[in-house]
Amino acid sequence: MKIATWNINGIKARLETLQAWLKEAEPDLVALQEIKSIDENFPRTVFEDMGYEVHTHGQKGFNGVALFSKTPLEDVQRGLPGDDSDEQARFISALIAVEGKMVRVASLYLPNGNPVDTPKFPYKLGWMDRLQSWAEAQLKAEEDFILAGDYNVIPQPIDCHDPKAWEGDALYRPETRSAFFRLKNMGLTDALRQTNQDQAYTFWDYQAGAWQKNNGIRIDHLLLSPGVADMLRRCEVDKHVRAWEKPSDHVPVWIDI
DNA sequence: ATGGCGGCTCAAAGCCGA
Repeated sequence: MKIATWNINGIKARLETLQAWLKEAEPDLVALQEIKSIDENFPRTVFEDMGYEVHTHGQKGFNGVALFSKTPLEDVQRGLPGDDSDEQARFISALIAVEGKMVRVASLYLPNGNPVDTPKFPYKLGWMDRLQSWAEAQLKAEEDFILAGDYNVIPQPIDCHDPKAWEGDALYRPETRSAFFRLKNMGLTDALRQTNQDQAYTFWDYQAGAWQKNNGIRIDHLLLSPGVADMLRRCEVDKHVRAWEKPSDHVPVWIDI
């Protein structure tokens, strides 16, 4: 089973690109981020016609996440628990059968957190605390899971072109990275890093020729619970998609389990 | 990378992302 994550940076702007990639990659399940659409306006029939179940958790203008699946999803849950006042659409999860075993798959869009001297940075760290609690509850309940999405976290120096340039940035701050490793060190597997020790970026800024200079960062991740990690065969980054017409600034990352 | 691009919005200039 092929499960992918992709920050598409707007469903309206990426309608053709997303269809082209789905035809080429043929994933069984896709976790999307930054759909930038309310649920009512999401072009669901385009993807239903391609054989996908479509579940969205959107909001106007910004953020928004979705799950597409070729096999039926159960118990779709919207929003990350732990703060009823949080109105940003950044988390959706559902159960999917993988070789007869039920696994909860989540599409997450972790807050950017910049600038760090504004409420945005504590909001990011608070969100990461809530994600930690979510994962702890999952492990306690012995429900296997896949946390797929745009984490806005550069885990290690190898995950960016110039670590010095990222010092102080919310994506690379010590608090951010330690929160990421606190999550991972509960026993989760970083699918890409587990299967590939080389540098592999998932995002290149639109500005300053970042793509041409290969000035990228790895911020899109799939974290796997132990039962899913046991099934991991491959993890790849579809880097070539960044060179397409009208690309997102992120590229798809996928696992084969 | 103190933001040069791109996408969004009560539709023009301003906000947001990373």
